[in-house]
Amino acid sequence: MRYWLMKSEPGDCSIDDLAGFPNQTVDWYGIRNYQARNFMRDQMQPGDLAFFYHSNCKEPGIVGIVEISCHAYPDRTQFDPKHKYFEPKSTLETPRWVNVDVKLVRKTRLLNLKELREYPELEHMRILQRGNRLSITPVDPREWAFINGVLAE
DNA sequence: GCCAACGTTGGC
DNA sequence: GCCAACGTTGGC
Repeated sequence: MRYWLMKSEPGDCSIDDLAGFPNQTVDWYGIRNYQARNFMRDQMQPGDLAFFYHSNCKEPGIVGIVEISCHAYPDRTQFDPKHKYFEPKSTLETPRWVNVDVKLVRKTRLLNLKELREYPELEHMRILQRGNRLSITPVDPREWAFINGVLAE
């Protein structure tokens, strides 16, 4: 079992949007970065847990916990010529992009980026490294436990 | 296979 | 809205 952090722009899909979806589940489509794709395709398993992180917004930070609810499968948006995530190089036989589905476990308080940076225990988190842009990153089990401890205070 | 140009991300 | 950092593209 692995732990992850997944970024979402709240303008696209916020934690409250997710909470209102049927079955509180959403397909994580639109990932167009090979590293992030490979994490989903090669490493994510149903039952893995992830922090849901609001990015590119007024108050970036962790806002909830989600569960990976299925194995990776082809991203439907890559086949739709009218979609902004259309991928002309993909065919049904050789899809380039995949996604998993995630299901809300619970909302948390906002644990914002500034606070995350204050804990020495988290200084090696991928999300906190200079120049980090990857929208899906692994989280070390110790970091996962530490953050859960902070959220439980 | 190099690398300049370009596009995107995301905090501020 | 700015801009540093990074990923991708494509000519050579």
